[in-house]
Parts: sequence; C-alpha cells; structure tokens
Amino acid sequence: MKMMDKAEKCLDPQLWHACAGGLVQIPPLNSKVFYFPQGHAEHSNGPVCFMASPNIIPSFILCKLTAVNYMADRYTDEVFARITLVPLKADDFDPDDDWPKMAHQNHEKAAKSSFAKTLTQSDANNGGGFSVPRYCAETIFPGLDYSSKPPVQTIVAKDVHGESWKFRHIYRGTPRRHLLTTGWSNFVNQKKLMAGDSIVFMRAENGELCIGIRRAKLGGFGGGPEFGVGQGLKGFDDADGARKVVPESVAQAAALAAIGRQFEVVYYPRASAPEFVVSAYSLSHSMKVQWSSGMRFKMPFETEDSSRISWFMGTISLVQVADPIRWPDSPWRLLQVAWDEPDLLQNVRRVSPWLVELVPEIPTIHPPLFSPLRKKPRASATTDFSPVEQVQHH
Amino acid sequence: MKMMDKAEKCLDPQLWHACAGGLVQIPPLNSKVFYFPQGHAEHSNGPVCFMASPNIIPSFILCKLTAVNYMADRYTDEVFARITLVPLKADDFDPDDDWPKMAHQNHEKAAKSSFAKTLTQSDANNGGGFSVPRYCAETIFPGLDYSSKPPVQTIVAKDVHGESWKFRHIYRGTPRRHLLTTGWSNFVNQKKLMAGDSIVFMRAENGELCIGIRRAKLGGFGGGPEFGVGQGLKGFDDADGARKVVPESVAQAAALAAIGRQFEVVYYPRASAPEFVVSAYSLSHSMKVQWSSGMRFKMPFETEDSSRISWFMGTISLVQVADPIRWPDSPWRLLQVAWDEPDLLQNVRRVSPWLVELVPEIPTIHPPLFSPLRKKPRASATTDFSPVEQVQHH
DNA sequence: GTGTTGGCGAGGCGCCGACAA
DNA sequence: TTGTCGGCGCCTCGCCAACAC
Repeated sequence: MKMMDKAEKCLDPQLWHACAGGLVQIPPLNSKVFYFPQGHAEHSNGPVCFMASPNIIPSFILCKLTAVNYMADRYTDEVFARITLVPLKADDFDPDDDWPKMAHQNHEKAAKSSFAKTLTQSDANNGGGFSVPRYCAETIFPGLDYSSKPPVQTIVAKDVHGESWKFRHIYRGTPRRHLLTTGWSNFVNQKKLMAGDSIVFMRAENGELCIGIRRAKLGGFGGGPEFGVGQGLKGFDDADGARKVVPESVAQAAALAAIGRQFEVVYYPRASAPEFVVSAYSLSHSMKVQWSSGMRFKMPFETEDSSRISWFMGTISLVQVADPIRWPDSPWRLLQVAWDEPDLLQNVRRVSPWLVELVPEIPTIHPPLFSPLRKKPRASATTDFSPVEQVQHH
Repeated sequence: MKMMDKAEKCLDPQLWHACAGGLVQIPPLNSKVFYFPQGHAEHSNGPVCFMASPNIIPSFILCKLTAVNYMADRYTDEVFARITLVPLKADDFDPDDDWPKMAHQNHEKAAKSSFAKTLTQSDANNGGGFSVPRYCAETIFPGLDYSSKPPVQTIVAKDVHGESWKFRHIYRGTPRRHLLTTGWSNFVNQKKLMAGDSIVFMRAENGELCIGIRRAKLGGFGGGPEFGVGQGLKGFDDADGARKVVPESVAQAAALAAIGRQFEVVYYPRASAPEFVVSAYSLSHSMKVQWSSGMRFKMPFETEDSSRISWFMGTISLVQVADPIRWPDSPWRLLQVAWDEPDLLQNVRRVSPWLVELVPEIPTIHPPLFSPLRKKPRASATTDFSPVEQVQHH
C-alpha cells in the first residue's frame, strides 16, 4: 500500500464538483495562486509547529498551480483535492493579468446533471427505503417503464471510488411516488449515513449514474483560530476527521514553499474552512479596494439543494490584520465584520477580502423592510466561511 | 476535538503490554536512548522528505526519554506508544553506564495474568460463539458457579478504550466446554475481527477483566526498505493503516531532533518494523562486539499464544552499512544475515546488531540433527523483525 | 479439550399502503 | 408531492448438542 498512496485513483471532476458544492472552484491548471500557510494551518487539526527559527515563512507565497488530483476519502467519501504548487518569485505576477479563462466547465455541468437531497429520518432510519423526489427520478435516473405494474427497475450507481451500488427503483403507493427499496438500507449502513446528510445523484457524461455524499456539517474542523474547535464528524470517530490534515504536513508544505521548492497541499472543500490557495488574480483584485469600516458587502452561499446561490449581507466593522505577531502583513481575514443576521454566522467574525463583494452603500433601514432571503435560513452554529451552505428544512 | 488529541486517554500499561506482546519493551523513563530517523522512516507509510539541505540529520541521535503515553488506535484497538524525546549532547552518554533498572514489571505481570487466543473460523464466523480455552476460563475469568445447571454468568470486560463489553459465559455441551455466547457476535462485528486475529483477556490489578486485540499480521507496514511493502490491514481499509505514521511527522521529528529540540514519535510495536528508539545501553553493548561474517546468532520471537519465547537462528553473511549514501555511519541494519530456516524470514535480509545475540560457534552439521524448534514454525511471508511472533496452529 | 456442523427458534429488518402536511 | 407511521412477512442471526480429531 503505502507507496501506492500517490497512485490513488482520481475522481471524475464532475462528480467531485457535484459533491463539493456549487461554489467551490479550484483555480485552473498552470494559473498563478497565492498560498497562505496561515490558512493552511487553520485547515489542519492541531497546532502547527512552523519550525523555522527565526520565522522566515512569508504570510503568502506566489505559486503556479501545476497539478490537481480530485480525490475522495476512502472512509467517508468526502471529497478533497491534492494540489501541487511550485513557488514563483514574487515579481512573477502582474496584477493586471487577465483572469484565467476556461475551467468552470465541470462546475456547470455538475450542477445541471446532478441532484442533491438531504436525508430525512425516514430515509435514514426506517424500513430501508429512500423517497426519491420526482424531479430526480425523472431527470437523473434512467427512464422507467410505467406500463408494467408496478413500474420497477434496478438502477446501478457508482460512488466516488467507482464502486457500484444496486438499488431497486419502484414507483408505487397511493399517491404514487418513486422509492428506492432493496439495496438502499445496505448503502446507508455501509456509508454510515444519518438524517441530515445529503446524497448527490449525477448522470455522468458517459451516461453512468453516480452517487456521492455530502456529510452534514456539524462544525467540521478548521474553525477560526479564535473560536475554538468543531465537534468532529457525526457517525465517525473523531480521530478520522482529525487525521485529514495533520499539522506536520502543514509545517512541511510551508517550509518547502519558503525555500522555493515544489510542494503539495490537501484541501477539503467542505471543511467549513476557507480556501488557502487563492487565485492570484482574485486576491489582487480584491486588494485594489480601499477596505474600510462601514462598507457594505455580501458573501455568497449555496442553498442546501444546490438550486440557487444566495448571499449573506454584512458591514465591515474593522480592517485589521488578524495575527499581528506572526503575520503582520497578511490580508488573511483582514476584515472584521458584522452580519445583518448575526445569529447565522455568529462564529465568523473575520473574513478575507477576496471572499466578499462590495455592494452599493444604501442607507440601512431599521428594521429592514425586506429580509434578503425569502425564508429565514438556518445555519449550523459552527458554519464558518464562504462557500457555505444553508441547512434548509422542507 | 483536534486540540484534545494530546489529551487522549492513556491505557493501562499492563494491558498495553499484554496486547503488544511479550518481547516489546519500552526503555524506562529518563533513560538514555538513541533515535534513528532511518528507522523512523521505515516505520512510516511513504517516502519521507527530509528537507534539510545539505543533509544535516545524523543517523542516530542520543536522547533522554522523558515521557511515554501508552495508547491505542481508536479504530483498530492496535496499541502504540507516543514517546517524548529530548536530544542530548553526544558525549552525554558513557558506554559503561549501567543498564537501567526497573521497568519490565508491567511486562511480567501482563504475561502472568493474561491469556491470548487466535480466533478460529468458528469463533469469528459462525453462530456468534467463542470457544473459551479451559485455562483461560479457569484462571482469568471470574469464578463460575458450577452448581447451577447449566453454569452461566455475565462477564464484563473493558477494552483498551475503557469501554465495557458484556458477554454471556456458559459452561455446557457434551463434552462440557466454556463458551461466550450473547454479546460475542456484537463484539466481533464492532471490532471487525476475523479468523486469525487474536484476542487477549487480562485480569487487571484492580480485579477488572480486560479484553484486547492483536490483529493478524498480514505484512503490516514498515517492511524493510528494499523488500517492497505490506498489504495493509485485513478488514480495514488500507487508508487506515496508511495514516498511522505519516511521512511528514517523521520529517518533523528528525528536523527537531537535529536542532536539539524536544520532539515526539509514535511507535506501533506490532507493525513488524523494528524499534527506532533504542536503549543507549543496549546499542552500545551490541557495538562492542566485533561483528563479522560467519558469526552465528539467535534472535528471539514469541509464540502466538505468548506462552514462551523461541529463537530464530542464523549466520551473519555480511557486515555492511545499509544506506551508504545517506547514512554512511549508521549501525542500522548493519548485519546482512542468512537464516537457518530461510523460508520463515525470507523478507528479512538485514538486522540491527542490538536485536540479535551471539551464540557460541558450533560447527554446523548438515543436515542438522535437531531443529531448534520442536514444531516447525510458520511465519507470515512478510514477518519482518524481532520481536516477531509465530503463527502457530493447534 | 476444542473446532466444525446442521437444526431451529425468535426477533428485527425491510416492503407496503394509509394517512397527513 | 413526499414525510411518517403501523402492519406483517420473511430471513438471517445466534443458541444449541452432536459429532470429529
């Protein structure tokens, strides 16, 4: 095994994006990015020992993104990316460079040919059945012969590891509805699914049906440095979550980056921790703004069913370096913010400039006439960063 | 969680030793040891990137062993030790120091009050029962009231995490035998036990019954650098084994050791990889020998049931540094050897001097009149190092 | 003394339509 | 349209003595 780890199979990028969520974008191959050791450390599960003494690790390092492996955790099916970066000289970047084209294809394709559903109690606990929303059955699943009574078929779906799962798909009951019966319970048990987790069905370009998992976010790891830590992944031993990004690998990546050697990082898009590999264009663009307190901004998030993108609104309360001791020149989490709906993101006090978008400064009305969201969204207490997803109840 | 990792509960050292096997000894607290980055790297699951350039990491580093945490993997129950080391100056060790006293207590106590059995097919697969060897039932288990018919009791055993498991212990059948029925099947499933794995029952000093696990060795990780790699842990996804000691933590330990700062290592005694933290006395003692080809030696191993220690015999074929490029002055695996029974340890070509014991040179007789072992032992194809254990069939 | 087998009993898993939101 | 519930059939899990070595 060990030696083979590097040879782990890559995932269909489309399925990867369907599982990661609509707001997750990996910068294109060979594009320029900034690597933030500070953010990498937040992505890890414990205190990082940056050994260099005196500290010679810059707060951000310009790199070329030379490779991306789209992968999935063997236990939890959670998607992650292994990204290879080659440090560049700081003056290799021209802030006026164009935004790199392309990419976003897998992204959009994934959104169109996939469907996500959050498991109900009945889906997860009771007699082993899964209630298939009509839209999913009719647009994602293979066509069902409605002339037989009852209409039944066996559907086969491949998970993120390429393993096939069989389900009996039946259309029955009064009123009629689509159900997965035989096979579903086994899947729930094997994958240790719980009510609140989501599953993603996707039709791949070759016509195969795929099935992915989005674990419910119960905090995840990588909470802001000042806000304590998450609770681990429900249904799995905490140790599992804890091993995802070990502090030593952050220290090694930072050390290699600092001396200009190629290095690799692992990024879990659904870990509620912000991306620490940031498109150079996006960063430099955001730093052209003269950030100051009082500015109004919005931050995108995705609704649970991936059907639309909504926005959190807020006001900048303070522009201040997050860690003046170690990274005095870092834009990481530069903005201290106040949210319009503070109960939803109470753990998020600071965000990085490139995550938000300025909005025209309209004098606030108290109380506001319109909530920016039609339904009052509920976010888990530890939801942290963009992209975030709303936990929405039906 | 994350932050709490360091606070993981420690194990009863006696149970730890019962699970680790009779030949595993951790050097005493505050004793002097040598740390081998080379051996640490073998203990890891992938290629280690020792960053220092040029390479300033010595092949072995004198340290004081300042702390040991006896621990167990949350998933597999496999025992491991987290050892804290503080580098010393090389001249802080006097080769004529006495062998440190004490220790070995947990060791011997564990051997006396514990019993190990390798699971048969029937124990692991069939109708949920476990056949308890009479000796185990009579000396380790609580006393059974034989006057009732049938004699039954509920026994409670704590696993390495302190979790209690209940079993129905019954004495029945013709001929009479001790069995564990209700509760056993659940235990097998939860712990993912398979035929070939061993369980250890131990009576702790406070009278509590404990139950530990020794997974069957199907190679494990850390095979010799030149002999390919193991197959991972049966019944668990390979990723689990692969995460035990990540290369980055080896790199970090070696880097800290090289600059004289305290560091921690994790050691899995049952990983079929040799100890890389070696008692300084033991090492210096072994290096007083003028090793040369042709010398006869023996290496201890433990029989599967832990009841006795046996020896592998062999002849030194060559005395040669294992890695002349990186560690030209290292005694690690200095001895290239030929075994008397080469089929048993065919993967072990090189051993370190402190693992073996010279034996008086008796002219070899071909064919030998006596096998050094009464029964011909069978060892797994990838059994690697001392201490090793013999897979013995009843 | 203990590993393996087949019998057989009971309990829980999983399929179902009836509701209701 | 779809989440939840109670009913109930079946099948697998697990207890057991009979054998075998």
